[in-house]
Amino acid sequence: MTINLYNTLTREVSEFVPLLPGKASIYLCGATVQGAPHIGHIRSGVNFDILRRWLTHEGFDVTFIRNVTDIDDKILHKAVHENIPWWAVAMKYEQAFTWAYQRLNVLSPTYEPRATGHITQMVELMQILIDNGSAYAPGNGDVYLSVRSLKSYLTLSNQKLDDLQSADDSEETFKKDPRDFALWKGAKPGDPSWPTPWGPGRPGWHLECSAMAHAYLGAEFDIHGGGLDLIFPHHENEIAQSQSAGWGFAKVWMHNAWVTASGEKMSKSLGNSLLVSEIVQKVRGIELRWYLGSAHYRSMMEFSFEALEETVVNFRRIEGFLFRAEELLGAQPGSDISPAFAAAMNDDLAVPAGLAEISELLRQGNTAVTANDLAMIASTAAQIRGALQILGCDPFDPAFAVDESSSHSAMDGLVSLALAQREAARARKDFAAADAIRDQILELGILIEDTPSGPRWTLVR
RNA sequence: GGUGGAGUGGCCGAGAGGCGAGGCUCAGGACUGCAAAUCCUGCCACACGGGUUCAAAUCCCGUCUCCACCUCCA
Repeated sequence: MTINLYNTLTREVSEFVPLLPGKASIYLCGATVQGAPHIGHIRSGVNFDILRRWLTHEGFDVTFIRNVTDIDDKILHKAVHENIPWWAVAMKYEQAFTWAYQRLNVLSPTYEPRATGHITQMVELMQILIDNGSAYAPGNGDVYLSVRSLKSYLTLSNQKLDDLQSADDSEETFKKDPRDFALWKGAKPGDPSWPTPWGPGRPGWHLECSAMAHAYLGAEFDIHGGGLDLIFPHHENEIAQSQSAGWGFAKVWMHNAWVTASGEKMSKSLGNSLLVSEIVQKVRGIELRWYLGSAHYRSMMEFSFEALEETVVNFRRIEGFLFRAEELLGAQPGSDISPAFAAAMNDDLAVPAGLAEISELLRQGNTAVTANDLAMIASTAAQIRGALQILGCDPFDPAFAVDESSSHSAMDGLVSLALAQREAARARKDFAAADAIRDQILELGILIEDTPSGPRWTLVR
């Protein structure tokens, strides 16, 4: 079975052919840690986590690099604003991202390099670029890439250099061409800086990704990912830097679309950003992940609490079936991938089509529960669980465990006592008393359901 | 000005020439002491105007609306 992926570079879906058989190297642009993550940031993490899990499932040995850009203008501004050192700002928000990734069961990358830990590699890259004439240091501490000297530029965004709206910063007197971009920024008083042959300074925005991708994945690698808004300028400039250095760089470019609110891209400046930390007050991490992963990664997602609640209902049905299956089977369901789900994932990660398959399996599984067909329950539950594992939403995954096993068993004892009372009332046809017990327990957040194999209870939260 | 994307039923959300996407909600039915859960049935939409075709949500032409990027961005 072949995996087909959309490549922004070619603008078509094509078969994924790794550089090295059986291996997949992925570089994902992670966070610039200048603020707490909103659900748009974490959607990117979830989308590419699904890609990684699928490739891994298909037998690829995946090396997944997701960087942290821990030095940039906004971090420095924030440091002044919050009156703490810039590195404390970076650490604070890096930890906020890590917390959010863990909360949503986004797997840790194979390695998570920080920009400030790779100054040496950046200086080496700049040296190459200056030596071969692609870049220049005008003498003020800055280093620029000369975009007019490139054999090709803007291939990813399909733009023409002269069609770009000109930058309105007329004071850029050190640039040979207004489109040239800074690889390195000379130190200003009070700024953090690192020594270079061209004077002390700090990295420009794009240099770190070229340097770190090269350091961990080599001159050429399989997939480079990130949000749609990184295509220009960030990814164009990464390509410019890396290819000018003679590196082949990424073969496939993948970009996830945004989460929008009222039709507009989520951003701090618009004041419409929804922090992960806020949403997980309302729904569980697994439920937020289910929601964020449910739309195709290349489609814009219009966020609303109504839509979120709606998919949560859907998820709880699925989860409920798996728990039910566990009770009936006496063990957690196994893990399997149905052909239809595999076909969906191989088609450029068509999660919505995969969800339709899960719905079909759920229907079959529930019918099997009614018929007490254990073999059917086992097979459908395994296929549903397998699909959920790819989506990172396996309710049995320890990542989502709330660690309530001891209290849960105590509660089970208490609820059993009440249920015994209710069963006694039902036996003597005292339904008023039986219903009263059920209603009182429901008010405590515990739902009682009568099934052919006796009453069962679940927390409704 | 340049580049790219979107408009689908009450709502979310796929599809990209013919075959029911799916989910949520709602209505009816089965099951149940009543519920809950579950299953079955129904609700048959593709911004607008033309065109191509045996057949168009899907292709072509035109129009409208919205969003994004153009050196801060997931």
